[in-house]
Order: sequence, then C-alpha cells, then structure tokens
Amino acid sequence: MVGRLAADSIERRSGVSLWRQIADKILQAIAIGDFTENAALPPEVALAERYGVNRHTVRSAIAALVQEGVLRAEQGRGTFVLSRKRLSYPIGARTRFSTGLQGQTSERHIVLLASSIEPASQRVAEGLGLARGAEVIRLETRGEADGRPVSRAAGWFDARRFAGIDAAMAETGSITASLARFGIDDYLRQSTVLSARHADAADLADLDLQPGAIVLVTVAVNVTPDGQPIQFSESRFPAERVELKLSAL
Amino acid sequence: MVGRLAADSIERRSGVSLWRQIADKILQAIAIGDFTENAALPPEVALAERYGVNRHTVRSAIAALVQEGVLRAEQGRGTFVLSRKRLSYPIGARTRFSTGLQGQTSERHIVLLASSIEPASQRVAEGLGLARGAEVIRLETRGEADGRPVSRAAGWFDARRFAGIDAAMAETGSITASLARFGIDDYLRQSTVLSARHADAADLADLDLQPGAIVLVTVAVNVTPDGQPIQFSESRFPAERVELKLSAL
DNA sequence: TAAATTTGTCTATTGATATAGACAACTATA
DNA sequence: TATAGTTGTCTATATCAATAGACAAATTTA
Repeated sequence: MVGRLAADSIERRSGVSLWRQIADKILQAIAIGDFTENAALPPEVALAERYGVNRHTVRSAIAALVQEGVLRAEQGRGTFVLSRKRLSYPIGARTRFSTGLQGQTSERHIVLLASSIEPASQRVAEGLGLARGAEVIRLETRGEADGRPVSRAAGWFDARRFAGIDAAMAETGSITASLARFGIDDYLRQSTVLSARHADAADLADLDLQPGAIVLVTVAVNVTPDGQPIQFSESRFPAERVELKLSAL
Repeated sequence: MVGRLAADSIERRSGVSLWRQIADKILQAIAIGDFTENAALPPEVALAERYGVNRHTVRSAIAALVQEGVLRAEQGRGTFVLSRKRLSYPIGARTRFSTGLQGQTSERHIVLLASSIEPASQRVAEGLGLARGAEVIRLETRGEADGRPVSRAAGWFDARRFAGIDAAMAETGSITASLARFGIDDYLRQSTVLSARHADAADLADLDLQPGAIVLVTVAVNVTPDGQPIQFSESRFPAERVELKLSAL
C-alpha cells in the first residue's frame, strides 16, 4: 500500500529526478513508521538495488535528507533517522492551532509575520460576504512546533468590524484570543477546500523547505455560531512534516 | 496567493525540472479559474519571460500538458485550454461518491477492479477493531467521472460480517448499496487522515497520470451510527483533477 | 497582399542528472 | 588484529534538462 519502502516504482524522465523521488519515499516510510527514531536505514547498496538505481543516486537522495535534518550519516556505521513522525494536524468544526497539537509537541506557537490593510480580492470578498474591494485586514502568520515551521497562513478579516485585530494578534499570539476581544467567544469552521502542489519559492522560504517539496493547501472560512463569516484564510502545510486529520465529522 | 500565473517562483536544481514546475503552475492556474475553457494561454515568449526561462523550456511544459490532454496547441494561432476545472470532491460525515459529485459531472460511477480475502495488516486491524491477521475482504475500486479516473481506493471489511460484499459490489457498483444488503442503512465517516505525495508507478497506471504528478491520499474509517467500525479505506486522488472539500463539519 | 504574431523544427552548447568503477576512511566484530 | 561492512571521495562517461539563435509554417490583422 502507500509507500512502504519495499515499493518498486521509480519513474524515469518524469521531470522529477530519481534522487528526489527516492528522498520522497524515504520520508514517507519514516512518516508511516517503517523506521523509528534512531533506526538505521538499509545500506546504500541495498537501497540502490531495491530501487534499481546507482548507489550514487541513492547518495544524492540521502544527502538531501541530511541537509534537511531528517537523516544523519556516519562513515563506517550507517545512516540513521533523526526526525520524528509527521505531526497530525486536526481539522474540524473547531479547529484551533495550539489545542490541536497538544501531546504531539512540547512547544507550539503562532508568530505574526506581517499585517496590512488592503482591498478585498474576489475570493476574499466572496468568502467574507463583503463587496469586492471592501477594506480587509490581512494577517500573515507562521505556526511553529518545537521550533520547526508547520504552517504558514494568511487570514483576512473585515477591517471595519475588526479594526485593531493586528495589534491584538501581535500581543496575544492567538487568533482565538484576538477574536475574543471583539466579542467572538466561539467560532466554527464553515468550509475547507483542500489541494496539494509543489512548493514555490515563497513556500520554501516560509516553511524552511528544500526545493521539490510538496505543500498541502487549505482555503477555509470561519463563521460565528449563527453563520456570520468572520475570517477567510489560506494555509500551507509542508506535506513531509504534517498530515491533516479530519476530525469531529 | 496560491498559484496565480503571475507568480514568479521557479526553483532551480530542486530535483524537479523547470518544465514540470511550469506545467504544474499552468495546471493550477486553470484549476483556479484563471483560464476558462477554450481560453488562449499567453504566447510562449511571454510565458518564458514571466518565468525567466528559455522559450524551449516553456515548450516542454506545454508539450507535457498537450500529451496529458489539458491543452491544445495550434500553429500560428496559439495554445488553448481544453480541460475543465478541478472537481471538488466533498468529504464529510456522510461522504458518498456519486452524490457528492452531482452537478459537477454528467456521469460518474465506481468500477470494482479486484477483490481478495487476506489477513488484516496492523493498521487495517486497528482501524476495524479486529485482531491482527483476522480475515478481511479487500475491494479495489476506481471512481470515474465523465470517463476520467478521479479516485482509486482500497477498502477493507471484516470478512466474517461482510462475506460476499465483493459480489454485491460487483453487482451494484455502489458501496452504499452493498452495505445495505448487510443491514447497514446508514454509516458515518469516523476519521480521515490526509496527506500528499508524488505519484508512484501504481498511481500513474491507476489514475492515468503523467510522471511527476501529485496525489492526495486519504485514510479513513467508516462506522455505523452507534460507532461500530465497518470499513477501513485508503483513497488516492489526482491533485491536478480533484480538490477535496471538507463539508458539514 | 504585406506585416505581425504565433507555433514548429533544427543545430549547437552548457550544466545537471545518472551510471560505472575504484579505492580511501571509518566502524564493528570475529 | 585482521576482516567484513559501511560511508566518503575521486574520475570518467552518457543522457537529460536548459539555454541560445535562426528560420520555417501557419494564422490573424492592418
């Protein structure tokens, strides 16, 4: 089934280099739990044989993962798994950043990277039920768990209703707490649309990824319990570090 | 924003070739609605300039998408968009294949590709609440909409409780209808875990993809209204043709 | 009809990717 | 202390990916 390391399947002249494909497979095997932390990877020659490629090609894949901080290679001994399994990020009616990751990480927080006021684009206006061009506040945030970026999000709010939410966010470091200042005690996830793509230059910088990585993208609308839209957001998650757990369905 | 064609961001020596990255971006722009059906793409020289690559590199990307049936190039005239937007596949408490795609496609159905009886693997046993190694029935299916594959799934059922569900599935072409024969009138999605990866050889064949494509993967458990697990499943969706809409949370 | 625009084809060159083989350096173990 | 097993480095070669330039072929527009 999905991505056991035993899998055959390497595609030539696909536009994705063999070393990147093999790196992907190793990452997947780790995420799935085929290798626990500190476990030794099979030796390079064995991997090369398994995938039907040259040993040097396997070495390129391993070099990329060492660079990425996932593996550690020791001459004469072997190559070992450093990283933990993927975080399981919950998405449901009451998705909240920090509560969802409890138990999986010792530390997590949201950093406000930037904020601005801008006219609403077509899709933001639709999501928030505003006229196109109406003023909205945009908050750019990054979610971090144990010091590693696990999400990068842009959130839009009606500028008239939520004037000053940028300052509140900077102060509290929490969307939930910031909304509470505007009398929003509870909010629900109304809709979420999910897609995946290759990371672009912005993703690489924002999420500290290596080129060629895959990102999961969610576009969501949060509403008050009576259905009034309050937040439109687009979030990006590194597929190699995060899986999305759809809960409370 | 996500993948406006205006975006800069092409990564060199990433292990993903420039032509594949550009093909991805064009696909995304189409999916997002930047190009409607039959619309003309910008000329090759303009695309080359926009992405900062040679015209021949853009041509490689276009050639791949022509091969894929997404674009049509006409000498002297231009390059045109053939394919429709991505399907929006709903996932929620009551996810059903054919009801969910109503209105988006004129035709849709599930094909039973294979079935077998096998001992439950660790994760299947966990999902179904069975002992590891207990007999389970595996159904391999493909979802098609307007003749194009939009999903590829494996579903596992307790072999004792659902003996003969493979025949029922072959006959009815519907999981819901097959379960009804065993007295299951209603079932709910208990959990869904979502990830993304590069397509492997099996995905390419199963979903009729070109090498280098991305697949979304869901692993889910369906339960009866009183919480009894009845189905464990793993589904793969071509990210270029399908987005997942998380609904009714 | 002429000019401008656009895709198609060809040649040539450079750099990244992948293969092949040999051997050094380091570690663990018989 | 050999020996086997493993990662690290080097050279060489072939193929793919990307750049560069020129011109042909088809279509649209002035």
